[in-house]
Amino acid sequence: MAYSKPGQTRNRIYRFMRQRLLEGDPPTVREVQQAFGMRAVQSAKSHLNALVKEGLLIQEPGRARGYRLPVQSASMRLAPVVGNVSAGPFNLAVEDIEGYMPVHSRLAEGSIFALRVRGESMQDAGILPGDIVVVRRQVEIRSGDIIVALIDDEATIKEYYRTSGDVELRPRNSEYPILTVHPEHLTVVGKVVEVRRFLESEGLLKEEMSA
Amino acid sequence: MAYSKPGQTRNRIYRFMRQRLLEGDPPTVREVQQAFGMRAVQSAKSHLNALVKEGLLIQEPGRARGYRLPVQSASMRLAPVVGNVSAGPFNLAVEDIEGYMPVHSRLAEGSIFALRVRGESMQDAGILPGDIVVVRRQVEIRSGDIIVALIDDEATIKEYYRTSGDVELRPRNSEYPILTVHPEHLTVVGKVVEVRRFLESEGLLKEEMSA
DNA sequence: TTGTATAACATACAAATGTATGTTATAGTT
DNA sequence: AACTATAACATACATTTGTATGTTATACAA
Repeated sequence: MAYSKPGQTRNRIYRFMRQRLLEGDPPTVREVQQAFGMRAVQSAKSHLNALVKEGLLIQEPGRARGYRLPVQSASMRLAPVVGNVSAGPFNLAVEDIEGYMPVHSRLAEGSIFALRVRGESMQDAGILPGDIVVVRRQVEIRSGDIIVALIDDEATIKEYYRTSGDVELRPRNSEYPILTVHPEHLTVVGKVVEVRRFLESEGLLKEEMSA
Repeated sequence: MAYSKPGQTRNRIYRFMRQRLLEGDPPTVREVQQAFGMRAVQSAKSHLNALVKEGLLIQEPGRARGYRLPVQSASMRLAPVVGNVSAGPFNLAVEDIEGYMPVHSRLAEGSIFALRVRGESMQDAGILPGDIVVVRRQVEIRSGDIIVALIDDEATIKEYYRTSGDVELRPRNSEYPILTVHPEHLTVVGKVVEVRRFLESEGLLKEEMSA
């Protein structure tokens, strides 16, 4: 391979790696070598070593195809979309998964999932039936947050308000009543961090789960 | 490992594979083996062979971590997010790009971008100020579609209705008037195919453009 | 009970892959 | 021209990983 200006090939290799890793197809060292027409494995390997040293890549040594993007660079992640939250707070029924949806990875730090909205109780907050809310679990809840709670084994979306001793779950629709519950009787699944609505392509999220 | 009912372990392995592959971290046969506590590599291998035979997985033989999901529907793409559509229909000002947002690739076929919503004219359709709408351009518009149109060099979101000879742009807010325009004087930028709202993490879309 | 398909095991080997060492060539600088 | 850091090469080897063969155990149905 022709000798390039210092840093130039390295930059191209970085973009190559980024592309492949975002596609979910981590390359081997030799695949990098061939992609750039190098005649020695070590040519690719040293560039990869350097990229790891610069912090642009993460490596699990010894592992085949062991290069990864550092968390910030991995701009997106796939969150499972579920129709309902049936079980307890720590074991979301994996069987209910309708599909997967890309979300920002920074938003997806920690456990995250997406839930299809039922009912019109939050319509004044612009959350309509059929919408999909992205929910982050194990997060601190404050008054005014829109949360997903488990009431009678059914997932409900409401605005959370802490009063003295009790918790108020307020709908955003004057047709619906405000619920007052004791904190011990309330299972907060997580906080709504994003709302999405698809206006066409009905079955977009339906990846066949079959089997 | 204890003997399970036929198909049961296979199903669990499929979900395991799916999870790992969507995370962009394809496992080795031995990783599957260990994840299920099997004492022989071949136990995992035969299940994987079967899954390939059933068409639930795709394999590139001989390749390390060579299993893939057959439908590439899970693939995603990054759409540019702009604050406003300033120029004509064919040259969206690239300079206005605030960041990038992951969208489904099937949804992103053709030219696509995302626009930050201003004004409350569509609030009854659950589209609020600050929301982000994903817009597909060069697409057929039908009555009832929510579109982005250019009026006085300003992007506006309205419901599109074709009447005899004219076009009505209807807001979804009784405080706003219905606009009636001649088709020749109307620049339809595209059709809104998705609505998103971020409830926290303000500067979420700012991904470094670099390299 | 018997038979059969499937599940799981044990072992071995070939191929893919990661990694180390030493050498040569080029770019950039002085 | 000389020097230095980097790029690229050649080769070798250890480890990981894929794959094949044969055997034993269990689930399920007739």
